[in-house]
Amino acid sequence: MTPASAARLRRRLLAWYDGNGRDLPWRVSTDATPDPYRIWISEIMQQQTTVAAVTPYFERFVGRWPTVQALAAAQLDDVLVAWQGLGYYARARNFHKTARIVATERDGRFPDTVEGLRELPGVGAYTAAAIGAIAFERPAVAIDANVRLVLARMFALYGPLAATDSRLVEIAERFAAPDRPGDFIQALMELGETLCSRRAPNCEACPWRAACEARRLGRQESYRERADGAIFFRRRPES
DNA sequence: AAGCCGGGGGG
DNA sequence: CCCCCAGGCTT
Repeated sequence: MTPASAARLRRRLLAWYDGNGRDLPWRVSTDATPDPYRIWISEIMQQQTTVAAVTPYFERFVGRWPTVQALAAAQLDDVLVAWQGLGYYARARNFHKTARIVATERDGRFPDTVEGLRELPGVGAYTAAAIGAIAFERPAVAIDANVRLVLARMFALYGPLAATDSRLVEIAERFAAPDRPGDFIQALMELGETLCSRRAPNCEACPWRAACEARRLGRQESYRERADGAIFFRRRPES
């Protein structure tokens, strides 16, 4: 993929997102400045958790603790109770720990680089890239299960997951650009969630269909990741 | 590299 | 009813 074609795909995806992006509570219009605190909360909550499940918790948390200082001042037990039902309670502990670190050691400011964010408890490679891009416009591409699937299809990546992962990072880096990185990663995830689904992708509505290798190969119907780590596409069933 | 952690929604 | 998810941490 040449830089020019990567740029073209970027623009096409962003245009699609501008017209089709959902109005989620933690999203802001392009002319407003995102609040890193709200972005951080939304990304931690969305780890392995669906948007539908997260939304009411997000509203409740930012209503009760509007700032990172307020959250840092809360008792851990109160945070754990408020977290009840979201699962993965280690997230809640790291969440509270990070609030205290940011409030007391960083004067309430989140790190504004991907590397800095990565140091926070509960913030791994994905979340650091996502917050960096969305809250601070860092040209990072966060790779989650959704993005992994979209890119695996786009470039027809086969073989062991460990091998394809390095390929994914390489491909993702070619898409990294200073032009709206936060919108770009959200658009990529939204594409995976709404169109490029595992079982029944809606290729007709996809802004990337013309360049999609899996579609060209007729293997867009489904995608599986085997227990042994191999990724393969299953051919469209003959009807 | 593998196991573990929760819960809900979609197929 | 099974599968899988806007992952990260520990071993």
